[in-house]
Amino acid sequence: MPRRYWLMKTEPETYSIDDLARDGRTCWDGVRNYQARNYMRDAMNVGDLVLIYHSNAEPTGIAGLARVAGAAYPDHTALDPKSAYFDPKATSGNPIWMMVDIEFVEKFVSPVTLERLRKEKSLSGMLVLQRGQRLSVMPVEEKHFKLIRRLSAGGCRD
DNA sequence: GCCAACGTTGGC
DNA sequence: GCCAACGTTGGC
Repeated sequence: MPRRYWLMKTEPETYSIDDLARDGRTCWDGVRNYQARNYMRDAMNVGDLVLIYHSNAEPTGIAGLARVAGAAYPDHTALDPKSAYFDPKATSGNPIWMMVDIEFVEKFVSPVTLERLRKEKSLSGMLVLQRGQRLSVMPVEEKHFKLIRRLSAGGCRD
């Protein structure tokens, strides 16, 4: 199975790359979008690498790197009436929502900001840069992933 | 805080 | 199945 690459959004006020660095590993709960769920459930594999994207942040952009550590399983927060992620349609027999576990790999020395991503012509096809894009879990092409890693290591353009 | 863009819901 | 209303996302 070839390794795949992903981008997952989070609001750092809710859960940041620093939180992931502290925890080491976490369950990526609270995804409530079918397409995002389907990516996690059907296409994500243990070992895939994940760009951690900070939205509604200063700065907005890619803050670091994680790795898929556990394949998709039911997101129990959908069953918990006290959870912000509660979904009354979910049942233990049909939990509807799934999550994966991810583990910390690295925090970028300096985040690759949205502004920086937009300046890079070769990244213009990235899903996250498309107008109106709201998916919180999305695939990333290998060539885009590799360029972003280089940008994170000091901003080399070539 | 604004608001454009989007996904979901529900009446019909 | 259409589509208007609504709630959410997320950059700015």
